[in-house]
Amino acid sequence: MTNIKKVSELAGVSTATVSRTLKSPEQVTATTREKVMQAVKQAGYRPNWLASSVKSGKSNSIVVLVPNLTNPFFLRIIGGIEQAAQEKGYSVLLGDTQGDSKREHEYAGMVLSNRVDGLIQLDHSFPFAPQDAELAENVPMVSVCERIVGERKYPVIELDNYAASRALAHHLVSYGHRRFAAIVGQISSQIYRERLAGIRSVLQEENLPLPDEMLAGGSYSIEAGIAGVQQLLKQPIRPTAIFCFNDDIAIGAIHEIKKHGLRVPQDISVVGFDNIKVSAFIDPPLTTVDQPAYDMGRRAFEVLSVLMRGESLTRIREILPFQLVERQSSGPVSAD
Amino acid sequence: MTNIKKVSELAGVSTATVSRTLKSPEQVTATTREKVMQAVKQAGYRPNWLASSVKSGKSNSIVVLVPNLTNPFFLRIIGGIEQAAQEKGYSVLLGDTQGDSKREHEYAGMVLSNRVDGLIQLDHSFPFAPQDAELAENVPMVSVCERIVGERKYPVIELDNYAASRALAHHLVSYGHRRFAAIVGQISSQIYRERLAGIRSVLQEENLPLPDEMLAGGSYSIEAGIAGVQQLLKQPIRPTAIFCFNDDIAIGAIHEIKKHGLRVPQDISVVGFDNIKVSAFIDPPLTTVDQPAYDMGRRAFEVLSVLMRGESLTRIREILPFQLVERQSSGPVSAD
DNA sequence: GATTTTACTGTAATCGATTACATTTAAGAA
DNA sequence: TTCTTAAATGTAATCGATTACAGTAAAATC
Repeated sequence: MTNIKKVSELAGVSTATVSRTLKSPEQVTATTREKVMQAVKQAGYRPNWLASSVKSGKSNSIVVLVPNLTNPFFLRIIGGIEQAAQEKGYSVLLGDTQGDSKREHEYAGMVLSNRVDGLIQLDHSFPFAPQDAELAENVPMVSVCERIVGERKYPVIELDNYAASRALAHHLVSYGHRRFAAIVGQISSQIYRERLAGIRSVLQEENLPLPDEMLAGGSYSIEAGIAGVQQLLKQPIRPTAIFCFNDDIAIGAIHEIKKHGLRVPQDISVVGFDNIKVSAFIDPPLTTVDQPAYDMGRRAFEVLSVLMRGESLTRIREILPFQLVERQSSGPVSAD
Repeated sequence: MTNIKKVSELAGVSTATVSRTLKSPEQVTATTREKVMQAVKQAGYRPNWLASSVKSGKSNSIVVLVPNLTNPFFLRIIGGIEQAAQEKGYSVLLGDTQGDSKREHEYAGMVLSNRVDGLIQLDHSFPFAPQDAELAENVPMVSVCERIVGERKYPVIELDNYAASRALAHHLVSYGHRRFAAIVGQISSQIYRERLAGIRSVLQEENLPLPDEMLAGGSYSIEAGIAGVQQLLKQPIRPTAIFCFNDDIAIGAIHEIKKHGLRVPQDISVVGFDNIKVSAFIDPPLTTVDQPAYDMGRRAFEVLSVLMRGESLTRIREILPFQLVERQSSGPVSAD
């Protein structure tokens, strides 16, 4: 390994001069600069990043905790984080937790041992182990989409899930639907409660029911959509519109509805949530709520970056705009 | 920041003893161990990862270069890498290059400056900047799916793309198709050549043509699939079967074919490549080649891990098995 | 030409943990 | 009890870069 000492010897100067030549060349005479650069090139020298980092105490890295790497929606968020991080010279460590708290604790621990400077949580759980909770008090941490549970409030970049769900509900109600169902996602999350509350509020205003037997699901997956439809279609009365709590669920739902010989949207309208790329290209194209995932990721890093600098935030909660994307998976209730 | 010195003072021992207590407790008396652990807990001490790493010269991290984070196929690979890495105590840094060589150089540089110990390339380009090429000679680097161009041969985990394409071609030929088209991916890659060669070899054996005007595409995206179909359908003679070089392209192609009022597979059969999750749930479900993406990721890390230990490999090329997945997007050529 | 100021470079301390080597303490043998 | 040996602990060097401080040389001022 070529280190700074070797270069300094080669150039016939001190290590300090080598370091200065590379970090603040204006402090060094043109001639010595020349000599040093020559030696650097000759030795093939690259400053050891680890060494610089111990000195500065900063790793210029962050870790992103993802419950599920296969969800394309998370990917867009991560893409935004990555882009913003890269622009500020940070690197992004990937923490695929698979919803396993042990793995979450492990990844979150990185911020306590200076392996990373900050943490972005895409799940809703408090990621630190109970015994680390106290240490984690003032750690730079922000969440995206989900709010982190617990007394301490951490910054969050989110969507107005309540309003977005209301928009979806209004959309379906305006088509004349009266028999609704929902295939929900992970029940422990804030998102679940807000989206359901949004739907419920509109239906209540319209005096429309959403009985318990019209609720299915429990995870954000294609499989949940399939199982959800199977369960719903066993009921004596068939819904004419199904709220799916994300696009993956909706894709599974549409697939299964067609498999039962029913048509979307003529027999059952389906709406999703997230607007993942493929949603526009399935048959029928999916009506959904567009979340600005990429921007949410970018913004999350920017907020985290403020915290990592030790500054404080003016706002602890940022709400980004959604957009209702009307496509062909939803339509008027059929004549029968 | 609580460091080892503070803990040693608190426990009334030397820093060496604290370090030993944590790294090799058997070297320490039960009573001192007790004292030290007490102090560790009281101080909320966590060893500074950066400091340990400078000493050991190892960062226990790797970087994965991804040309395109939004491709779900890459995600599965990354998931496999991540899992294997985590099991061995490594962390995974994400390098979203977007095909931009400047970003690639930057991320690849991490391995030269000890920021990471190894590199996994998911693209086919040699990721180092020209001036770094010499330094990069003996760097631990492996590629997945694609082979890295250049004289120096780096280990690669791949599929027998030639054979897989032949399987797809046989599948379509056996259905009686005679007018073929292909919507290809990135033309500069090895994969492109191998897949095309596989298809061509079968068609030649059957004395079937694949004229230049029946080739479209140029990137691995849904949009390329759409544009490809538009281009192909402008030709005087319509193909009855289209090879799409990945599932994203196929999804776009099917979407566009239907938009033209044609049916899949009755009018045109479509086959993909990769078997991403959603391919099984679109309409019609896609015939494709399943790549064991997750295992490829795992294996890539394992191979890299050998290189990072400084050992040498018995095989420089590993070929994992593919599987032809026959679904409903392909079928017999229609009667007309 | 003498003196002050400025610019450049070198010496050595520092970041925080690890570990070779030295030293002390305890255990075991005679 | 005394001596030998093994175990436990401490001291200080080390990893590689950065930087406060000191020192030297050159430029500017009178």
